[in-house]
Amino acid sequence: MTVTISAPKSQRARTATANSITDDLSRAIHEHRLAPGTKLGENDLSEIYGVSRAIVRTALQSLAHHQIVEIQRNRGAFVAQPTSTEAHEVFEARELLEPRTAHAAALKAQQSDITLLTSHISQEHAALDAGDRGRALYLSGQFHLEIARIADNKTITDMVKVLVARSSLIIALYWQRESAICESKAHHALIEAIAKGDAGRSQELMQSHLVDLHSALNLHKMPAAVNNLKQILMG
Amino acid sequence: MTVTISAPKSQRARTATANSITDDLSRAIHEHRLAPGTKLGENDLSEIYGVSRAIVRTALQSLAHHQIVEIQRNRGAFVAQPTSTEAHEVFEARELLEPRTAHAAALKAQQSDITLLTSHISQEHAALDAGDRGRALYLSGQFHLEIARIADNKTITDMVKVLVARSSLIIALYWQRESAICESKAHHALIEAIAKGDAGRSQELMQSHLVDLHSALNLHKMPAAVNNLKQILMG
DNA sequence: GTGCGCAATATTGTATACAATCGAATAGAA
DNA sequence: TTCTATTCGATTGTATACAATATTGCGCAC
Repeated sequence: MTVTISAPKSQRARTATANSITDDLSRAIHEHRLAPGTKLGENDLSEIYGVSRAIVRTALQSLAHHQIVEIQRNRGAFVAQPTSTEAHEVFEARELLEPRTAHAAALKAQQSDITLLTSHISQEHAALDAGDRGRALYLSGQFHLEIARIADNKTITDMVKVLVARSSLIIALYWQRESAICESKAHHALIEAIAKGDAGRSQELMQSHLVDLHSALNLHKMPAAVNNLKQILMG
Repeated sequence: MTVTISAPKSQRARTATANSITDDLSRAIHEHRLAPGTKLGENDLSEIYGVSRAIVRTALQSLAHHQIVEIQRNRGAFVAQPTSTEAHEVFEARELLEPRTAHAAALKAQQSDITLLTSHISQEHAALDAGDRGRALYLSGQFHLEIARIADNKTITDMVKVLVARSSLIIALYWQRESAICESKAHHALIEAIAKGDAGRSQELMQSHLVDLHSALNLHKMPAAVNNLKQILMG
């Protein structure tokens, strides 16, 4: 569901729908191609995607509800810039949801799920080797999301999706650690525990992993530079 | 913030904004004046509130993101009808979030917070005595929300808000217990624990309260009758 | 009488035009 | 020079017109 390559391409060639624009922008923000604070002008976007402003507006509203875009009345839409307190809040919330979710996932995981998780990680490594840091980060977030999916609670999965998306912005603003390798190690350990069906250990690993991420944030914020849209999105 | 009476009235008399319509519909759904499955036609709503369909559409989208309205493409918007599995999911999520949140609230609560919670309950009782069951239910949900506010984590508060809203629909569909009195008793006990700053007990009470609510649901669903809008909303 | 198909109606999806608001640049005065 | 006021440009907010789609009702055949 998240690995199709050709589908979005043809989608973009034909007519963009509100959902496809939402997904496209969401992906761009996830992968740090759109920095926090970047203005998302309605005219620019409607030109880029070849649709009317009405469509763009619904897409922007959707992103605003997902909290990765902030809409200021009469001013427009901007890629969100979570404050440091919001950053803390997001990780506190994740620490409430995801450990128990990993617990459930360990109990429900099928062999196919394990395969999927493993392939996910290898994709992540491939992206890192290719120097595509943004994509590696995106995949790393999707790994957490995939665990929520395995736990088979759509309500919680939706909440995790929002939290992971915001985490991507938070990492863009406050991350201070260089290597993402250590993180991938934690993911490996998680897969093992889930594959064994060891629910307790899965929960603990997820908990400590999140605490680790949380503590790797630097609270001293620096506003990011604003970039131009067309260059980034059209390429 | 939630108890003003005059403000919404004048708001409605002047020009309705997307937010005011969202709030108004949200309230109506909370109070069970709009039953699950009710169609929310764009033309009807734009007539009722005296604005263009564009405004109505953004309001409906907002409600859809809050999961209390379902938008079906080319078919329109309907008050959501959570399935029984969704009902379980919602309460599972609440059981992950709210007990720890009550814990935090007990540690952070000021005297003014306790006063607010208490007045909240008395309002709830007043509504019950007045026979306004819908409003009592709404206030009961707001009580949970207020605790999340006291815990002072906006991210979690937002999530609880969505869950409480969906719970209102779930109760409309699956509730089988007659009296809401027993519930109010649980709320009283919670206030006491929070007032004492007893975090552990607050957490336990919230947990058992949620389990109690969860277990009071009847899983055998019956689709609700669809009612007319204008009569309900305009009066 | 029942089932199917087609046409008419109503509703939603999309695009465009106009109004309102904000921000920047400019001009003027202290 | 610097601060302020004002005007102009650009962008968003709102309403309306048109297109696409779904639903309803009727008529016809079986």
